[in-house]
Amino acid sequence: MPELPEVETTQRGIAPHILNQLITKVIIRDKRLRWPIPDNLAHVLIGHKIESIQRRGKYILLNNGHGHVILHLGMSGRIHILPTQTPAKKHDHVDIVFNEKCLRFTDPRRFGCVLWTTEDPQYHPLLANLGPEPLSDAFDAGYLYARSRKRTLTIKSFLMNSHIVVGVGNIYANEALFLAGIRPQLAAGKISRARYVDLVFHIKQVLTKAIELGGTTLRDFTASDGKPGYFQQQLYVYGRGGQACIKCGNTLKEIRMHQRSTVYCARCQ
DNA sequence: AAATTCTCCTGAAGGC
DNA sequence: TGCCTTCAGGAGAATT
Repeated sequence: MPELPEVETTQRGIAPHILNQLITKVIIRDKRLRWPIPDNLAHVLIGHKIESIQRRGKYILLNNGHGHVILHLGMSGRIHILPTQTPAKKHDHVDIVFNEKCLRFTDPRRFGCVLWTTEDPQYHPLLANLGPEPLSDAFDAGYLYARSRKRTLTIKSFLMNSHIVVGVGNIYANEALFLAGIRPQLAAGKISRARYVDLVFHIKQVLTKAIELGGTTLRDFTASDGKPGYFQQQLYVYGRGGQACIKCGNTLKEIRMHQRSTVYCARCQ
């Protein structure tokens, strides 16, 4: 389940393989993703080079000089860089083929997307209303404090709302709230500015560490068998319900909040 | 406007 | 061995 650090690692991993490479072919095996893959994708890509690659939230943007491919990995999406002619397996939905290599998009659950836009991608409907990047200066305690006033929803839902801040998925919301000592079910609007200072610090720290770890454990994106870009991070609470709290030894509670697994320490948070 | 619920999908894991 | 159920969840759409 790719979160922002995995997407960042994926972007960094594939960039050297595809930048300035000429697109010679596009193969769409199954267009049924979150939204259908546009029929004209091959037509708009072939014959152009990938000039730049960026990340915005959990979206990866490929610019070929005429427009942008908007990629999202959804729940189970993966990108591999493979030699051309590599036989496709089940769930290998799209190939963007270059002279010697091929970018392959694989997604068993098909929650991801592969779209195309000729407008400035920041104005695309999917990106236009996204919140700030969590690692940018725009994301600070004052911002969260202001946006949260009078909001009664839980702090966890608030953090996971991509219109508030991008890239904080379920795993890192759990982790950051634990590190900041804040109960997930607290109303966002009732949290003090001082506690938001703490929370922002931990969100940035946990994401930064994960990205660093992703960099050091980066697998070979050209391998078809590995798990490129994905890595195990030390998780304090996520997936540890019923086990001992690392800070105090108390048994971690696991509950469902908005259909999402939520783990916390009732003593520390 | 805000908050909640529904929905897409398939592989993994657990129960019997 | 195999069939069944449940769970995992990003985020837009629908609904209250």
